Amino acid sequence: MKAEIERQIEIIKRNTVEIIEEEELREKIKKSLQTNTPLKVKYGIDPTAPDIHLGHTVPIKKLRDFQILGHRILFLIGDFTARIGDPTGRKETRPILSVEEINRNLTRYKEQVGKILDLEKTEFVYNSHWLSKLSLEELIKLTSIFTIAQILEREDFTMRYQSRKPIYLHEFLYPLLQGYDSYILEADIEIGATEQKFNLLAGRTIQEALGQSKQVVITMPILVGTDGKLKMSKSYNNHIPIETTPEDMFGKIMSIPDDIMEDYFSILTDISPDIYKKKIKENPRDAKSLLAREIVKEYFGESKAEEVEKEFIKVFREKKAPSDIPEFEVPANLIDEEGKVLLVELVSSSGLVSSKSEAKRLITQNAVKIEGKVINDPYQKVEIKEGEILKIGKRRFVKIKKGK
RNA sequence: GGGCAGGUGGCCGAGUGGACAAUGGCAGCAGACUGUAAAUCUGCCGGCGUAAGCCUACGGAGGUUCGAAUCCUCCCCUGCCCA
Repeated sequence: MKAEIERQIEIIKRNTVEIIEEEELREKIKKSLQTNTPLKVKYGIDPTAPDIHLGHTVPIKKLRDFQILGHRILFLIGDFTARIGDPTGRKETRPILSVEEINRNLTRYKEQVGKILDLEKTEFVYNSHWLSKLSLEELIKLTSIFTIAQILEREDFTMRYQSRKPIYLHEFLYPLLQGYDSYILEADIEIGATEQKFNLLAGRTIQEALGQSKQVVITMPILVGTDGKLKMSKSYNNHIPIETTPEDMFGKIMSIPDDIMEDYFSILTDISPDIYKKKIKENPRDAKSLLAREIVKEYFGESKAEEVEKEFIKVFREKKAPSDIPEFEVPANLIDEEGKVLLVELVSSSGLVSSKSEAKRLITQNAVKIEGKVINDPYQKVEIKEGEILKIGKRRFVKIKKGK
C-alpha cells in the first residue's frame, strides 16, 4: 500500500506549484485506500466565461490525473456568484448573468471540458443550491471566522488598497463563500491556480472552524499568455482557446515569444525537460514547432497535428498559399461593365478587414496581393478573375469568385 | 454630512480655451529582416470621403465663447481625510 500511496503522490505532485500539506494528502490517500472511498476533489469555475483556453487546462488536467487515479471530481459551478456579479479581478463591473445565460455558458463549457475530462465520471455541482439558502445568521457566523486584516492579506486586496482602488465589501465575502462550498461538499482536496491560494486556504480555515477535516490545497501554475508577459486571459487578448481550429491553435503557439517556450513545455506537455531544453538550444524554431504539434495533438489528434504543421511550414516558411482557402463572392454591384472593381472595394467587401479606412491603409502599406502581386493603389481597378487569390497581410487569404 | 483629489481612445497615462482625432507606453495591424505569426527595426493604428472636408469621441446633461477634453452650473461615479 505504501507503494501505491507514493505512486499517487508522485502523479499528483507533477506540475503543481504547492501542496498544502503534503503529509495531510498522504494521510487522506491512505485512508481512502483503507476504506476504499475515493477522495473528493473540488474545482470551482465561474460560469461567466464560456471559453476555455490553455491556461484553464492546467488545473483541469490535474483533475484528470485524479480522475484516472479513481477519485471523485466535483466540478463546482459558481452560479450563485455569477448571479450576484463577482467583482474579483480588475474589471469592476462584471456583468450579472441571468439563469439562461449561465446555462448556455455551462453547456458550452461542458463540451470543452469533455475534451479533457471523462464527463461520465465528473460530478457537476451548483453552489446556488446551498448559497441561496444561506441565512443571514449563518453568514454572519462565517464572517466572524476572519478579521479584516486577514482578508486584506489577499494580494489583490492589498494592492488595490494601496493603490486606492475600490474594494467593495461584498468582495470580502467571496473567499468565505468559496470556503463554505468546500465545507458543504466536504472536499478533501481543492485545486486552483496560484492566484486562488488565499481563497483555497479560506476553505481550510472554515472547515476547521466548523469542525471538519481540512481540505488539502493544491495550487497550479499560471500560464503566461501569447504576449509573454501577462497571464493568459481572454480579456488581455493573449489567449489560445481550445475551441478553435487546429490551424489557429498551431499558429498562436508559434507566435509565443521564444523565452516562454520552456514554460509551455513544462506546463502543457509531457516532454521531459532534458529533451525540450536540448531542442530549444539546438533550434528554437523547430522546438516551437514541436511544442505546437504536441499541444494541437492533444485536442485534435496526431494526424491532424502533423497536417497542420506541414501547412504552417508551407504558408509561413515557404510563403505559399494554403491548400484550403475560403471563397469570396464579389458582389455584382461592385463590378463594372468591363468586369473590373476598385481595389479598396474588393478588399473592404471581402470581410477580412473591419472598415474601408483599414482597407486603404493595408493597401498603401503593401499588404495586399492578388495572385502574389502587390498592388498598392487603393483606386486601381482590378479585373475579377475566378479563382484568383487575394492575400491580405501574411495570413488572410480569400479565393475570388464572381457574384451575380 | 463636510473637505480635498480624480473620471481621457481596447488598457495605462499626458494634455488644463484654438496648432487636439488628442504626446507617450502597452496591446493590435502592416512592411523589412529572420530561425517562426520569436526577437529587432520602420510605419500604421475612430469612421465616411480618390480630395477639400464632414461626422463621432475626453463620465452625463446643460451653459459661456467666434471656438471647449480644457472655463461655469447641475448630476452620476471613484479614492483619501474629517464626522
